[in-house]
Amino acid sequence: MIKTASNEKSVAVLDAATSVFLTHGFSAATTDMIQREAGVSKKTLYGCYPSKEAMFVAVIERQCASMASTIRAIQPAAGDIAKTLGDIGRAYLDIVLSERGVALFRVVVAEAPRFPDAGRRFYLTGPKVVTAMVAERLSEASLVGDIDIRAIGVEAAASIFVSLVRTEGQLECLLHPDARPSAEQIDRWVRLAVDTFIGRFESAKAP
Amino acid sequence: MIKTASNEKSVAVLDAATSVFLTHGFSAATTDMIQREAGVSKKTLYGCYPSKEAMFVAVIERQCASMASTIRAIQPAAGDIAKTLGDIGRAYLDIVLSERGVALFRVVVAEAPRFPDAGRRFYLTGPKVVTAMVAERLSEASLVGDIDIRAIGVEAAASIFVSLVRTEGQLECLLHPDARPSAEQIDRWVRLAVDTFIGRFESAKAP
DNA sequence: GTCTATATGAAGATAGAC
DNA sequence: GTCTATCTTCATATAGAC
Repeated sequence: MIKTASNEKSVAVLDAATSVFLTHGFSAATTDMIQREAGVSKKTLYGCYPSKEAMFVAVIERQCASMASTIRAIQPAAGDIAKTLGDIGRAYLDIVLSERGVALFRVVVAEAPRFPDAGRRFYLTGPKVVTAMVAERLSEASLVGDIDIRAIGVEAAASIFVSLVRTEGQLECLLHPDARPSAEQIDRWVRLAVDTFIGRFESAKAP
Repeated sequence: MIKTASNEKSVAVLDAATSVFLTHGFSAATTDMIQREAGVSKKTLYGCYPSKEAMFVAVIERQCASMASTIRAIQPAAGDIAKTLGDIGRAYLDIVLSERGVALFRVVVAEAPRFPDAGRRFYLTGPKVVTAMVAERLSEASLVGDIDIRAIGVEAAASIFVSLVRTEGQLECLLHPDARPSAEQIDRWVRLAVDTFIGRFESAKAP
């Protein structure tokens, strides 16, 4: 009853396309590489997707969706806001700095002029999702009085925290593709971000 | 006495290569585009550079050098540390978010796996230079007692400020290639970064 | 699944212009 | 003679036919 025939094949094609595009980028990738890696014929390949462009779009969409659901699955342990931010930050940075995460960012950024939808999609399903998540926790902490972010608002504060967590590590991974950061290094980045953020916005409460 | 003949031609070639590579990236760019845009023959083109790769490297090197000297030319007005940071941040963000700056970052990040030297060079001549510049000012301000960064050190503090200034705007420009930020938007980002940084590290001085 | 038509790129060679 | 324009070669790409 299935029309597009053999679902397994189309999964193999999408997996292969993902691997090839994330490794070589759009222009340097060839449909032959994808075909060979998927172990299918050209007919099958072009039966799944009408063009190289369509394959690329499908790859980006799936990666973004996967990233979004991974982010949404983050379950910060209960505790004070510093601990919560640390949990979220650590989980997010692990995703961003993973080989997959770095490669995806590279390709999306490189091809954003040609595939603007890919850029938008990435923004909405990545940074935006985690920022919303942080904003929610900041909102709670603000109500309880643990932090005071009235000066700039919840959204801006969340954005600042996410930026603090991501930036330095991501920049180094993007520009030094040979060196991968250690777990300790990632921890240091997260702690520095949390300390900076909390140091700025903690409430001045007299005991 | 000049061996490579006609300096003007080689400048035209490098200019053309810059325009083509920054617009299309490495793989999608063709030597024919460069040749046509420079108005020279293939022989001239390959007389200047032995290969497409060499042209790319030359383009990146020159852009990085240009960026570095632009950054080094920043002259922050005298005043308190908040004003100084605002001046540096504003000038740096103007460079980073310029069409050239965004395009260069895009290409360097995309090609860093294939041209790791380009990534290293960019890091050293861009973020590193401005961070050193900020560190110097922070050091002075710290000695005078305007700020207290003893908890994390000058380098880390400078890195945090530079990250705060750059991140959000750069992310949006990279992922939304159609929308260019207004001068007011850039000002808002800079002010937010300065306020956050100062709010965190200002000295608690009793009057 | 193999095989091929068409097209385009990189690089070099040949021959013409000043 | 130095520089330029055009043509050729070789490789590889997409797309589709068998």
